[in-house]
Amino acid sequence: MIEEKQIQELFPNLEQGLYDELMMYGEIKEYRAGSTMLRIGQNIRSTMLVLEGVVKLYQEDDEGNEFFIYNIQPGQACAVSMVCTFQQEKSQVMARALTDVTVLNIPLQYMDKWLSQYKSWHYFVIKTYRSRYDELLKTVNEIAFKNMDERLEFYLKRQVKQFGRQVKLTHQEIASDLNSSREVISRLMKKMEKNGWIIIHRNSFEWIRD
Amino acid sequence: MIEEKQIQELFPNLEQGLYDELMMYGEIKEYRAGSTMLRIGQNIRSTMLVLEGVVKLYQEDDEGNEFFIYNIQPGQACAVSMVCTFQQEKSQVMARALTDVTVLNIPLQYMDKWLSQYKSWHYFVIKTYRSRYDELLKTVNEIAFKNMDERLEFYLKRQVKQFGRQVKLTHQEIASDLNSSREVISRLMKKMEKNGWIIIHRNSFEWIRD
DNA sequence: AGACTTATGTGATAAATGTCACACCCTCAT
DNA sequence: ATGAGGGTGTGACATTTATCACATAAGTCT
Repeated sequence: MIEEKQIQELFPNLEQGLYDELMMYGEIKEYRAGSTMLRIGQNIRSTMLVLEGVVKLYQEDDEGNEFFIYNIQPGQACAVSMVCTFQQEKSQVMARALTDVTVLNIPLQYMDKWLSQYKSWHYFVIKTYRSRYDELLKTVNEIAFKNMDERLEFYLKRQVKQFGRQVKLTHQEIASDLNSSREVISRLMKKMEKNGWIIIHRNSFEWIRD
Repeated sequence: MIEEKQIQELFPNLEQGLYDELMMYGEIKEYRAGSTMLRIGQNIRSTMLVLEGVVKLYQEDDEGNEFFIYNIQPGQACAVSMVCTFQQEKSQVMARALTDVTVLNIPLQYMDKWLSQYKSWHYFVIKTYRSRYDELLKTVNEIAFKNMDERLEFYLKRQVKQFGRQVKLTHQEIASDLNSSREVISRLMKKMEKNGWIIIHRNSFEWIRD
């Protein structure tokens, strides 16, 4: 069961009345690990606040490659799903539960109501957009200017930051996230291992430098 | 001289009181074509609404390549410059005036005040973030999945949409915007010309297909 | 016109990345 | 234990893009 206290901890600095409304009108929804939470072209009818688990946001091409954009952690919201009421928009991205995930679903009508009623909600929405926009800019910077070895390093570090030294990912999954091929990633990671940055295990790797 | 009427036309659907305040507290600022309007790392102290001219937003790498993100047109605002008061943030991008540009500068304090006071301002800010975020997603899609020929086509079409069939850009500028090299762009454009899509002039090209 | 500057065209070659083929693991189920 | 199925390692080769070198063309200045 989700307690109001948990929500306060995950989403600090909101007004008391807003916490009450979140509890009252937010709908708890659970997703199993691996399930798709948002599809390209899908209409967006509610805002998701992540309470538990990790959500992966990605773009997909024709061949089913899942280009990684960023992960959404507990205490964060999905910017894509934050839309003004009147213009229900369609998603350009996919979202999938990496682990079992619990979200608090906010029906669009409250989204709108709270915007005019709670200043803190307001800031929360804008802050969410801003930080997601910044993440996206970083990604653009990587793919626009850097070679695969640097992009891989950036990507692995990002995973380590979120999941800890031991990260459970196959070379194939990493390749897909970077829209590269398994062989290329295998070779580059082998080199990183030789340089003493990581240890490669089956289905996972371990970051051992700095 | 900028009239209230012009602002109403450029930024429709705002409240009357807000237009008055925009006129009262917004500061008109002019930039010469080619001048830099926003630098990486620069502190953001105000919000820019573009009244006249075109602003180019780009990222820059070590070698001075200016990777094109998108243009900001009259009637649009710079999402990057829209921040909540408390957390003055630093820019990750560069902005330059492509033509002579006139902007309306909103000091951060009003940004904040209007957010709680005018619902329409509120929507405007969120809509700005949303549409810029979507633009950025499109760019990511291009560079993540597509080869240079497709990216070039997408880029050229985007320019044509904004400036009309006749676009004034050198191959070198295009190459820089796509973080490619002049020779590559020259070859690809030559091919497009052979296919009857464009006509290449010195310092410009003309879109002639569809 | 002639000299200069800048833009464009094109071949040859290099570097980065992707693809194919296949070997050699692990791990798990029967 | 053994065979099947994935995950990983690695050479050979293909493709894409970048770089170098240099030719040509178009506009500018005097």
